[in-house]
Amino acid sequence: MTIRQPRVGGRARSGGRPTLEEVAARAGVGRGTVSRVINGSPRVSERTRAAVEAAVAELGYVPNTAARALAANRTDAIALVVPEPEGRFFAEPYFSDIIHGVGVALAETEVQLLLTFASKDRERRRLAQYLAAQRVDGVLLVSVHADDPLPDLIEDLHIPAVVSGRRSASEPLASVDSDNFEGAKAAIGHLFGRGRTRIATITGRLDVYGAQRRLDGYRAALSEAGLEEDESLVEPADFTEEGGRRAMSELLRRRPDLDAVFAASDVMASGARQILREQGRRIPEDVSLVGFDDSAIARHMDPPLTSVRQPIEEMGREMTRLLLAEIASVDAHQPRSARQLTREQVVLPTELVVRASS
Amino acid sequence: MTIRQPRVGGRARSGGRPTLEEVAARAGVGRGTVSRVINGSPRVSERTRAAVEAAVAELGYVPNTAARALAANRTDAIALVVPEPEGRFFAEPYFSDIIHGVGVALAETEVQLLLTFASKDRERRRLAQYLAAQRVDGVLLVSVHADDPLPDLIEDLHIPAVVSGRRSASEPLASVDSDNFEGAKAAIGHLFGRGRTRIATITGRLDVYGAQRRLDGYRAALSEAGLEEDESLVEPADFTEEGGRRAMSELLRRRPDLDAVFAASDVMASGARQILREQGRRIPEDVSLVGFDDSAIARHMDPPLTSVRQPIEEMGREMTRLLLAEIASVDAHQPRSARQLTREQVVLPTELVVRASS
DNA sequence: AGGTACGGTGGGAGCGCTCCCATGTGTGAT
DNA sequence: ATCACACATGGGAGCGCTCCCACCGTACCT
Repeated sequence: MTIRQPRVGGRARSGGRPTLEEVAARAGVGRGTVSRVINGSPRVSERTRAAVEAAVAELGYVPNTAARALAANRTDAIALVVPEPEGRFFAEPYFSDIIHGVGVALAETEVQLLLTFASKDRERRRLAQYLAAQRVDGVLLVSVHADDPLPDLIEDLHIPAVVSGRRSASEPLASVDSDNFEGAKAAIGHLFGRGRTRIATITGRLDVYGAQRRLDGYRAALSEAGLEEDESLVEPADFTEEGGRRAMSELLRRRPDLDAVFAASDVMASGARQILREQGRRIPEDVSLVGFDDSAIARHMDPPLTSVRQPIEEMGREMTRLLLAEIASVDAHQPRSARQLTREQVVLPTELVVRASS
Repeated sequence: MTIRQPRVGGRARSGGRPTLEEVAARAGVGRGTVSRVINGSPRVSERTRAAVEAAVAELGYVPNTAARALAANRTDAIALVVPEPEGRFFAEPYFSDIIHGVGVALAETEVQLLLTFASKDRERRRLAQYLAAQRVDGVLLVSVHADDPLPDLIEDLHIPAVVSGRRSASEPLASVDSDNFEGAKAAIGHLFGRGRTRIATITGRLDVYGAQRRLDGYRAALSEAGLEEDESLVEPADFTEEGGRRAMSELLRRRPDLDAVFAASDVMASGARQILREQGRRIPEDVSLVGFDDSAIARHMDPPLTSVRQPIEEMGREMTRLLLAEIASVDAHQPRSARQLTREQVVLPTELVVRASS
């Protein structure tokens, strides 16, 4: 019979970082007590707490996340799922602003942010597996299309999740969206105020709910003003600059008498501006132009573009808050299938930023 | 004496996800064998491998990351440290392009990306603690200032790390940078080609190494062309639009005869353009303007801005590759202090994108 | 036939934490 | 003084994996 030696030398303590056990020894208490102090449990005497905190400080102790995750069945991390290169997410200014907002909301917590990329359906299914494999406590989804399988997979897995931009009026997941409807109405109202009456619109991809809502807002504003609907003033596009150019050409061909254009994104407005200029229409003298997003492009366009600002950063913050609340409301030890999630819906107001183009 | 019951019901298996043990039972093999298959060890027979893979597929098994991290002392995750809101990192187009590049490089691997935010020195020190606490296998640092304490902390901790943009000619950490020197030279050479001889420059913050190198390139180009150096044509700024305006005003006051301006960033070029226009100088007829970065601003400026393109996305990819190589070269079980890291330096070429402003 | 070598395999130990039960220890009620 | 009960505390068990050692069988040598 051989006496097994403990692993010495072979499997070295990595970097020599202190463990809970060592902190406990140093403070002259048990492991459980240190754990309680670290996790802010009230069931510790003041004396003991102070001793432990001193030991933690002296040793520079930082809990090992992996061990904690394994034992407690939570990761203190959330994932932001980024739909890869296609899609407008990497476009201005959505991406950095959302992340910025998420970062701000997370700053007050110990929660980490994981960025995951997935474009094709296959990848997104694989991703769902990972999400289910206890990698993260919850998921932030941005820029989801109506036919994306991921949200439904997540719904089925009972993973806490929040989407930005609802996919439809009846979004099953928790969501945060800006008020696209009222934003569009405000833009059209502003154009009325400038005396415009033949107002055209270039829409985004109408399978995106937000784009649909902007069109709804446009129509509602016209109808409230008592103007008859005129489909020759509506031209669908796809959120791209090229699409904006194409749509603008088409509108001018059909309705050379138009006196204003509401584009459902700044990028499309930029495309529209190029065509208007080529055809000798002055902005804003001949044609008023209004965009949507209030991106950097709007500020640097010539003339600077009036645009509907979405509170993107605030959306990021709010999404994170909703998600953290959902996570807190579930017990990590109960089976996923038994979880009851809140799935709250939040809509944030937009703001019209008036510049020289209108 | 009481017989302790195993935790049944109380601490439920979360979501009922299968474990290694269950896969092993299903495949009729031992735990170790399944582990070998999962990790692609060659020391498994073909028959056994097939049986295990079948069991994995049937059960939909996904390894638990936390358990793996704990046992293997690696996380299969890297961190991108984002210097918060101040700084030009969140500005166009650096942020999204770098992340995009990182994402591309990571797509072929199982490595996850963690985003960490830290602006103030205090936060950055705290961050170093976390990084050391086995949260990640390596660190990507972007937009570091010369006086940032974080890189040195990381250096001391022997954590694999790569910085974008060297801090000095003798960068101790591995780094990826674009060729700021040659980029600037190319811009000036282009202006010579347009017949310009009184070429001014607006510099970035000169405590940023890249800004210094752009200035060096400007000077080298003039000197090679046999022009005498003229400090009245050099005006320092700070990478902001406001700084660009201020510097441009100052340059025009000092040298009303200038016929070209090389701004060390597009944002500053945008500021300069405003002043040039206010003072009635036509671009490019009276004054040629060249920027740096080739951001979205450059494309949408009026006139579109000639600019030096940095291969930002490629930098992100290259940084990630370097980092993964560094991580692979160290044994996770050896003490940090014993690690020998490569610390390679990579410089990527820039490209001049000529548009109507020059 | 016996020895040696080696590919293939099973499973113990342990990673560092949380959870919870059992055991003190002090307080006030009886 | 005795009992009850709260609060504080210690430490066993276990989370799911990797690492490694011991062991098995077969092939190949002498």
